[in-house]
Amino acid sequence: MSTGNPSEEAPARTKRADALRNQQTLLAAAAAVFVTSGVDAPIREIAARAGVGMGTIYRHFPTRADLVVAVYRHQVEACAEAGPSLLADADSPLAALREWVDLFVDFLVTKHGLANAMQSDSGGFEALHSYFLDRLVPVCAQLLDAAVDAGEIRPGTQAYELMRGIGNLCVGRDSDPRYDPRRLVDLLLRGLRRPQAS
Amino acid sequence: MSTGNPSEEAPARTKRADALRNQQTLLAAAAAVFVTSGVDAPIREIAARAGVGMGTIYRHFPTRADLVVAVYRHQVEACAEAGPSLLADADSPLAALREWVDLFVDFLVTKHGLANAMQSDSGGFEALHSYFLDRLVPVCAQLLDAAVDAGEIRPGTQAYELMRGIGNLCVGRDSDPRYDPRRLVDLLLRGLRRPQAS
DNA sequence: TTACGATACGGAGCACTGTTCCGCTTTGTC
DNA sequence: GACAAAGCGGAACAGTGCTCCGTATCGTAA
Repeated sequence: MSTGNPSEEAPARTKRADALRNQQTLLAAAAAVFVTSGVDAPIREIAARAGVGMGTIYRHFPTRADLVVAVYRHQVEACAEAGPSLLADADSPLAALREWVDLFVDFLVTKHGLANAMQSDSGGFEALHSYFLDRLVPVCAQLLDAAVDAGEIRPGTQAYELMRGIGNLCVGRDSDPRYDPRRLVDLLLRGLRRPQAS
Repeated sequence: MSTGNPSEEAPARTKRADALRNQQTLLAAAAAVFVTSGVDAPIREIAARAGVGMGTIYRHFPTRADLVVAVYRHQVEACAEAGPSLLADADSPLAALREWVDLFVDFLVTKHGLANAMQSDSGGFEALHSYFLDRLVPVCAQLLDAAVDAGEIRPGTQAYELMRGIGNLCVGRDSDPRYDPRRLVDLLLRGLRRPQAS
């Protein structure tokens, strides 16, 4: 599953016009439904919204993860691309890392249940996990390495682990005023810093 | 729901012998099933294991959370009680906090999907969230306050938020060798420490 | 323009799960 | 032993994921 690129402007020659149209309709419908019902909204709901049958969804997006990835691809891409620019523009690598992490957290917390889905170990979301992490971990690693090289943080932390940790901190009941993922992510990043030499 | 105490040695006078027996059988069956299939194992599976009908489960434990709470009550209790003793015995409040958090993390990671369930915002697990947190947050707060008073960590962190953060870090695919919740929890606690004065 | 094969569509149907509800059984008591 | 209350079991209903195949639509070649 999902080695192919089921969405976007594919170089696919052999595709019928109505199929292409449906794919777009589906993407739009899914995006709308995700906002109101979360990323684990019933497939039927998305199908109804798009005015197509369920078979059509499964044909275009074999797993739920494929659909979610297609919907958020642009945003993930943007986040990934922001990494190097932040590194170039920010005052220090650590500052860049912080800003980049902010971007990532913003992305996650504004999507109902996305973080949950990404870390969940069931429900056909495994591919989601893979895609997001494959794309973003290298970017994070670059920022991390730069900060280590600059002596701002201790070495030894793996980008994969950090990303998962941040993702995990974004999981949970939405909008509980007592819980703000950002504060905890900030704590995590503080924990990364090397002890101030006295 | 669940203000009552459906499990354990209740002072209930008016209970039939078979009902009591079933309650124990159910608890044992649930504990066994949770180990192999996680805390969101199908109700039918637990019922079958215990050799009772589904109605019996729902009568004794109206929500899934009630059952989970009943199964783990002792362990949560033990964890809660360990707080004050650690504070009394450890070298410093921060050390006590660390050891206590270790206890809590151990508890969570050894239960398939417990952390997930606890933070999930659906599936009838809300009560679970409440029970665990109601019981443990005060303990955590005590340790936190002591560490603040001792000048070991910065003030301003809420126990509730910290507990949720720790819980969240324990969520996810079990036994991915690249992800160890303990390392991230450690990072979180480091982030708590006040900057070393230079 | 028409005819025809390939492509895509729709949704009925199956499997699985949570949850309720009520006729039947067991228990405790008189 | 008889009877009411307490408890039990599991059929039945509802919501969901996912598959499968008869039918409709598209693109093309005649």
